[in-house]
Amino acid sequence: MSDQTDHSAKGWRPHGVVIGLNAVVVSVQDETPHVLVVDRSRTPTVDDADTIYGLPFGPFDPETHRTLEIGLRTWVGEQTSLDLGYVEQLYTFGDRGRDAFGASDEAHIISVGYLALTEQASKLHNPDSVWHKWYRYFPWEDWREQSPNIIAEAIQPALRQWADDAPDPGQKTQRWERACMCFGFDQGEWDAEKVLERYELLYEARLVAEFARDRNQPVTTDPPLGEAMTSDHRRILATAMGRLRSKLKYRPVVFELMPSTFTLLHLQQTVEAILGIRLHKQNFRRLVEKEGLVEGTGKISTRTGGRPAEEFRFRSEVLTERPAPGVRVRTIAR
Amino acid sequence: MSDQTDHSAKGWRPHGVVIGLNAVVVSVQDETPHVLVVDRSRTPTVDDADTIYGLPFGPFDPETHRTLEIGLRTWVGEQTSLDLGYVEQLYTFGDRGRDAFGASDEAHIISVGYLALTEQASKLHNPDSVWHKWYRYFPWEDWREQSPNIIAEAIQPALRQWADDAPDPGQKTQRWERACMCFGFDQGEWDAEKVLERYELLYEARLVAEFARDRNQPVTTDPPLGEAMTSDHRRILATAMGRLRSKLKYRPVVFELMPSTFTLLHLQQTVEAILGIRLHKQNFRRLVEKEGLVEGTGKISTRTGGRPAEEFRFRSEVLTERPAPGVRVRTIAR
DNA sequence: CACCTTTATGCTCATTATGAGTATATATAG
DNA sequence: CTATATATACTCATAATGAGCATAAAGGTG
Repeated sequence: MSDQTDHSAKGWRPHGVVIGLNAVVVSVQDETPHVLVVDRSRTPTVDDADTIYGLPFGPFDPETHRTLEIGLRTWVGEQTSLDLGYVEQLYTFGDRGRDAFGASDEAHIISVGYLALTEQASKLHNPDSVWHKWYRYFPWEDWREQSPNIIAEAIQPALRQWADDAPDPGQKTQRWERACMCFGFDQGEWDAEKVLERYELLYEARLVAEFARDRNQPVTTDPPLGEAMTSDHRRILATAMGRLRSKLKYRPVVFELMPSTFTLLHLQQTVEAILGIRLHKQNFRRLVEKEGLVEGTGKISTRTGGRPAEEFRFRSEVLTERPAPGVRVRTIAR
Repeated sequence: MSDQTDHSAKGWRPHGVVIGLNAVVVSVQDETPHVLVVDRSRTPTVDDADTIYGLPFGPFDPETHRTLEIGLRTWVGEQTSLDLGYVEQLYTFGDRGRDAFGASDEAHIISVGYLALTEQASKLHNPDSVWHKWYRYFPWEDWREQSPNIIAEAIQPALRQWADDAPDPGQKTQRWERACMCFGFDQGEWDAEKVLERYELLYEARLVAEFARDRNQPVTTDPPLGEAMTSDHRRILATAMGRLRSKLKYRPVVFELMPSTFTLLHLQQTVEAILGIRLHKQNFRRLVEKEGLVEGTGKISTRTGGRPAEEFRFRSEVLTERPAPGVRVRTIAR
């Protein structure tokens, strides 16, 4: 098809804007959330240190696809052979690589980010795309075992420093309060959903590699806080993580990540993997049963460990019933 | 600096896509939510029946504005002299006017919708833009007095008919269940947040004028269900209403719509206006006080009516405190 | 086999949160 | 003064939540 359609007749000059579609494709394997990434190294590298990954990314062609979401599903399907089940639009990023491009007059890119959930790790067609644990990019987000070391060892002191470096006293306080709100310092609470707020704080405090890269400056922290991604993809991933963590609680989206039958422990571990926190087992069971989210199949799972558990399935009827609930996991237990 | 982005090298051609920015600007006056609309009649009309309104809409020029949001704030400011406080991105619509334009090969428009909240009705510069009550477009969404007549009189029978018209029995059931979930028929509950679901249902059931207009067919209902808007603007407004109703409950956004001091009744009426339902007064007070959302100023309001009320102000500190709460208004009272 | 480990499941209990009122205070209109 | 509003303070029954205890049912081990 012709790609040079002339639209100038309309009066508006298209400023060479290109619509890109970004997908954050999530699956949970081995109690760990994974995200689909693509090797974006400029040259094939042997050394892993030079490898940099980004999210799958494709153009939106309005000639071919009627809607943005159809376009997304199509090219993700083509490139990875994945059949995306649940797809949700996240955010449209217009300021991508603002300074990253310097004064370049390349085509401006508006990228529409999507969150997609898929069960298990199907085999991937494209050898370029691989599953990575998402905590590789956000090591401070996993509180399942304990408060992540990187927080006490690197993040807290660095943010303390950043606050102290503020020009005036009022700003010092403000900065520190913001750090406390994000990371729960000073007996504050950890709020699992604030993934984006935390990333943006670290970015502003110049603690992530992307900041330095975007303006050609040296990185502040060594070792860097989590692995960088191309462009603003880590920010998009943060948006996706936050959205998913939040959505879990009021919509039954976990089940998009589960096989058709599962034990309650399996379900709980999936939720915990995403939220990055541990939950109280008995109360979790009480909750999902009371909400009518699952029903037993009668079959008993054959597993290792202790007493065999019953297998459950998702009661998809809840979707048509009242205000569809989610796994409203309140505060944690231990 | 080498950009990490590989897009330009990929040989993508911009397909002449134009980015439009849509703003749903909301304010609450006289216990009624209002939205800023613009007269989009093709020709100046004397007859009000021919007038059709749409949301304020402007192009995004990446040359001038660094981010989408800055672009939005700028042209809204220019056109209406309004200073938008709170601004939140809603959704990016890519399938705008799919069939509306027929097989025209006009430039494709991607529109990014924004929700903006502003206090009171400032005077508007542009005479084209006016404030309309938002229930003018969604008369079935206002349950403050009672279940809206239009539901029992027009919507329920029409949806019943639509369900019965389904080709096979399974679909009949499905359609009716969907109608019940949306509108709470058959002793289901009314969920104020499902504004978009309801609009889309009415659209699919061919009950709103936009459906007919989009495919050049006669409208099914007479009188029409609520007033139509240009393009897909009523859908964007529905998205905004749903988002605002939902956000109210977990973020203190109401205060963006309030003057600096207010009585608790005023606050409650604002919340009720947006949610379209009534709340229990004593419990509302208990809630906002317990959450620490407001603090008394000591001043007493001089008003008509009964006993004078204390004036309160928003405790903006809560924003920096723990997981910022909202007006978690649960079910209604009466 | 007795016994320990491990996970599953059932049940209790104290606290809070929520929904719905009752009761009292303090204005204004007649 | 009385009726009528609205404001504000409390009460109370129920439901939801956070934390545990207790028991069941598997496998492994000396």
